This record gives sequence, C-alpha cells and structure tokens, in this order.
Amino acid sequence: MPNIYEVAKRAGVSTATVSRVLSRPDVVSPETRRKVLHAVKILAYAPNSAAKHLRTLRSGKLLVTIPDLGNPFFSPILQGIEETAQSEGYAVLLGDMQHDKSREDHYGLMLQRREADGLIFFGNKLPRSVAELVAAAAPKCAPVVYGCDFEPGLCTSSVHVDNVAGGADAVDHLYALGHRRIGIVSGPPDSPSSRDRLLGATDPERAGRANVEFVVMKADFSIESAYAAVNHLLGLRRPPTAIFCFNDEMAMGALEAAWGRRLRVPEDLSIVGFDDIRFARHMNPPLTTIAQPMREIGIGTVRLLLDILSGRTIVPATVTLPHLLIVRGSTAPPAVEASLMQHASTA
Amino acid sequence: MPNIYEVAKRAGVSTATVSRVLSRPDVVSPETRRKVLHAVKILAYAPNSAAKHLRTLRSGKLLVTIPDLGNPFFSPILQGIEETAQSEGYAVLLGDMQHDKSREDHYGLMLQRREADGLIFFGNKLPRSVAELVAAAAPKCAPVVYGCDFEPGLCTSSVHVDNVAGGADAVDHLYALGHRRIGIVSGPPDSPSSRDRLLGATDPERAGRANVEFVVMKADFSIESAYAAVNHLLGLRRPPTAIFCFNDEMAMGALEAAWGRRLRVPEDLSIVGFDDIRFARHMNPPLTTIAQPMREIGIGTVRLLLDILSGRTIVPATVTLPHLLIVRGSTAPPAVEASLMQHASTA
DNA sequence: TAAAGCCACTTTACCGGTATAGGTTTCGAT
DNA sequence: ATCGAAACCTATACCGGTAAAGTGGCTTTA
Repeated sequence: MPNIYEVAKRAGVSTATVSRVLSRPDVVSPETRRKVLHAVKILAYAPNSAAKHLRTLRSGKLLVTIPDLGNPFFSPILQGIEETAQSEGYAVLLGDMQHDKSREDHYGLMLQRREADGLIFFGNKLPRSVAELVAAAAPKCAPVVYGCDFEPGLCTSSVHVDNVAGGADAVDHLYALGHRRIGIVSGPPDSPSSRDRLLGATDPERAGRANVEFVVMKADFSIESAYAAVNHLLGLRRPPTAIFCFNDEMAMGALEAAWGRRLRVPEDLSIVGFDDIRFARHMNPPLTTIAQPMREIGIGTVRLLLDILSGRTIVPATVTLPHLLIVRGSTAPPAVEASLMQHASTA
Repeated sequence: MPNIYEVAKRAGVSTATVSRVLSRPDVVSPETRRKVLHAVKILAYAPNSAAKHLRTLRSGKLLVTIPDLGNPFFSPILQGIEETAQSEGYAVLLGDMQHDKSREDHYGLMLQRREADGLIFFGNKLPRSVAELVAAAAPKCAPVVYGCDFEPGLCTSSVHVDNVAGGADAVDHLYALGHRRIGIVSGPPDSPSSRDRLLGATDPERAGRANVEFVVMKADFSIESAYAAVNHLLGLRRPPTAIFCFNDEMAMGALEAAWGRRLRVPEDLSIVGFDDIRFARHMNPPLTTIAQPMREIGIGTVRLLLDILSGRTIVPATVTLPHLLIVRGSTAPPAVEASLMQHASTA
C-alpha cells in the first residue's frame, strides 16, 4: 500500500504537491499534474483516509440510526440517505437500534469520538449521550437531525410529514365513504408520530364530521400486534366497518384478521394504512394508505445535516414534506346492512 | 472537545499512561488508573478515532454492499451483520449498489483508502477494483467475503446455502404433491444462486422424478417481472399446475397474477417461493417456501471476515448453511381435472 | 558489591496526510 | 536592467493518538 511520499518521490515533487493535485487540481500546472497523476496510477495510490481525517478533523461519515431495519418503511429512506450522502462525498455508518437502549449510547459515543461528523436519528427519543451533546450546543445546532419523529422540547432539526393532517385525511376518506364506526390501531404511546396521527384522526373539531364513533386500540406497529387488535375489534358486539392502521404493516395484520373471520375486504371491512411501503400496492386487495415521501425524507435529512455541518444553517430547522392519500382497493362504502344497523342504533 | 494531552495534564501523568488506562487498564496501577479515569470523566474525554486509526492502521469498520436495500431478504442479513460487528467492536459502513456499476467502484476504492478493514459483498460480481485486490492477494485471503452468491473462479470466502439442493427440494415437494407440469420463474442468468436453483430444480437425474415437464421463465427477482412471467404461464394452452419462484417477492407477483385470473391458490395453482422473508407467512395464503437462515448468513460473513482480518483464516473458506422447506398454505395437490388432463395428454 | 531484572511510568518517534508559511521562477512593466 | 507580483512549488509543523524505547528506583542474584 503506497503512501504519498512514494508518489511524491516517483513524480519528483513534494508531498504537498501530490496532495494538491488530488484535492485542488486547478492550482497545479498541467505538466506537474500529469507527472503526479501518472505516478498515482502506476502505484495504484489512494490517500489514506485516517490521515486525512486526522488532519482535517472531519471524518466524512454520517451516522444513521434506525429503530428496526426489518421495517420496509425505512428502506427507501435509507436509500435516499445513502445516495445523497454518497453524491456529496459522505459515507453512511449504519446503526440498527433493535429497540435496545444500550445500543443507543454506543452510537452516541461515536459522535463524541468523531467517528462520524453528524447523526441522522430515527426513533422516538435521543440517547442520553446525544441529548447532552444537543443541549450543550443549544441554542445553536448540534450536528443531529431527526427523521420522521421529533422531540418537541429539544433543539434539533427534523424532517417529517404532517402526521396530524395525515391522520385526519385517512379518517376523512373513510367518513366520506359513509363509515361512522371506525376502528383505530395506533402505535405505541411514546411515538410522537403515532400521537399526532391519533390527534388528527379523532379530532372532534374536524369540519364536516358528525356522528362518528372511534374505537382506539393500542398496538406497536407490528403485524402481530395489529392482528390481535383487529381480531378483538371484529369480535365486538358492534364491530367497526372500517379500520385505520397507523402503518402499512399493521394493515397487513388487519387484512389477516379479516381473512381469518371470513370477512371480505373492502365489502365487509375497509382498511386504511399509513406510509405506502412498497408492498402496499401488492396486497390483496391493494391497500389504501397515506403515502409518505420516504425517499425524500431521507434526502432531506442529509441535506439538512450537511447544511448544519457547513454552517449554512445555524438555527434548528424543521422541514415538513407533503403526504398523499392513495386510494386503492381496500376501502369502499360500508355494506348496506352495516350502515342500517348504524343508523338504527344511533336513532 | 478535549484531547489526550489535556487529560494527561489534568491527571498529572503522561499521554501514554492515559492511553494505556483506556486500552489495557490491567498494566496500570489502581491509583494511577483512578486519577486518569477521574480526569476522563470530568473532561468527558473520548479518544479521537481518526488518530487511533492512523496509528494502528485499522479503521474498525466493515464495508457492506447490498444490491438493493429495498429487498426485505437483506434486512435480517444486515441485522445479523450489524449486531455481530458491533459486539466485536466494529462499525458497519453501508453501501447500496442499486444495481449500478459506477457505485461499485466507488466502494471498491474505500477499501484501498483503508476506510474499511474489510468488505462483505452481496451481489453477483465483484467490482473491478476489488477483484484486482483479491487477485493480488491470491492465493491468500483478501479481506473480502461474499454473501449468498460467490464467483467460482475467484479466490474469496463466502457464506451461503446449497442453492442446488434448495431448488431440488422445492420441486420435490411439488412432485410429491402430484404436480407434473411445473412453471419456474428464475432470477437473471448472471446470478449464480439463480443458476444453481435452476440446476437443482430441473435436474433430470433427481431420484424418483418421472414425467415432469418444466416451463422456465426468466425474470429478475422483482415482483413485476414475476407477475408478467406468471401471467404468461397461466395463459398457455396447458398452463402449469404449480409454480416455483426463485424468491418470495416473485412469489408475491405470482399470487397477484393468479388473483388477476380468478384462480384460487392453492386449489387451482400451487406456488413455492424461496428465502422465507418476513412477509411470506403473512401472504394470502401463507407462502410455502425454502427458508434461508438469513440472520445466520449475516453473522457468518462477519465471523469469516474477522477470522481473515485476525489471520486465523489464511485460505479462503466456504460456509454452507442449512436451508429448510417450510410448507404453508400456498401448495396443495393439483385439482383432479388438471391431473386428469395431465394424465390424458401424456398417455 | 556490581550486575541484572523488574516495575511503573515517561519520552519520543511515528502513522500519512494537509495547511501554512516561505522560497523560487517567470514575465510584463518600468 | 531592475522591480513587483503572480504563479507555482517546497519544507515543515501539526492533527491526536499508540508502540517502543528509555528512565529511575527498587529488589534480587551471582
């Protein structure tokens, strides 16, 4: 593995010149440049990154932590992050929290050791070590960006959709179809986005909604938890005619529960999801859902973080990206009997 | 951000002592150790990783490249990798190839620059820069491990299942159920694992198989390609009674094609997948498939790579992990008419 | 009693780049 | 011919750790 000295010797120049040929070629004469590049090629030289990082005090890496890699919601986000980071000359360090607190502090330390220049955090709550770092930087920006969720009290930037409006849009869709008894399968209570979706979904002030009943089941964003919750809902004396799940995986669980009870979707039961993961359109029936621009969320977090790192952004910024209701085959007006029953019971 | 000098000064010792307290505490007296640790705590000191890496010529990072992050097949693999790497003191650098050659060489260079100590490669073909590195190291090991696939001619280690046997097991299952006309939806021809599965699936020498007809459709592991392929198969004059897709996502596409033609699965058409991704059991009907131990594949690649890095392994090793046929609801004996037709036509 | 060994630490060279200051050459203007 | 400034290059300090050699005082050994 050759170093810069060997290249310099071979090209007959100083190491500084070699360095400059590779980082700012325009300030070196064409002739010298040619000689150096030739030597670089012959020796297959590539600058050692540790040395570079030590001298420049930048690592060229962004740390990204994800609560659960297995969730397909994060795949396009990660792709957006990885692609943008690479095109801006950064590499991505991946941390999978697996919902484990002890792993979180491990990754918090990596920021302190400067193994990464910044952190893109997906999850509910910053690990303690990072929160301290953020608090220390306040009111200026620490190199930390929240994706999707964000802690209201904390001085951090974030990129997300309007979850209140998203939740409201899902329910508005069901309401417009005629549903008046709606089951809701929420995420865990410590998830800010789940809280917001619930807020929007059940907002009694929402214009045009009257005579709606909600039955809220707490779940945890997993297929299994939603299956159990929906199974319970369908076993009620007066089951809901529609169900809004706070993510698409839980909608899969809801579909399974419906199959299990020989209910047809959407004839007997309408189902709405959230996220529009890649598989939503391939479910049976294709899933109506609130789409999040996942790839753009990923891209947005990187851009925001790079703005902070370069000093272009000083004060924490919040970016809200648009969501979109995608109507597919899993929602329809409630069956006549159901709406009659509903009518009779409220009369 | 304090450095080791400030800690040394505060503790009244030399920097070397501070360094040793943190890396080999046992060779320092308890009293000195206490003083140093106290100073470390007060200053919130964390060793700069670039400096450490420069001196030790190790980066503590493993580069992992994935052809497509969106494929849920890779999620458990990545989780296994990340978890094992972290527990062994390594961090994971993520590269998403997105089937793009130009990105591949970018990541090849990272090895040369020593931004990572080793590479875990998922995909068909090593990028040129890495292949050169491997060739240069031959017949010893380069710090490169193939996951799932592997290039036969190349001197690299790999971790995978026996794809020939897996393909054979899938077809044996269908054969045992009575299917004699089997559609096969393969991956792209440049994928070694797809080639192997095809070999096993259509092996005419396989004991006990007689009078089986195969119709092979080339696809590319995507839902859409499989949908088109299966749609074509089902439109044939004598369509197959069972279909073996070389991954589970393609089985999803096959299911969709069956729904589209109002066929019941498994009554009218049996479907077998490969991989046993997390969603396989949640399809409608639950998918019969060949399970790969994905998490263990991930763990295995890390262990193998660390063995190479530590010098414990000198010669390239190949690890074959067990696969398993998981029978769920998507396979059943062919309908009577179909088998009669089959019988009549072969008589 | 000198030599050798050991302990617990300090000193220092070094990893491989880049930033910076300073030196040399070139060339047009005076 | 002399000067000045730009263009281009070199020498070197420095980034922050760690490995290895060195130190001083003590104990053990021949």
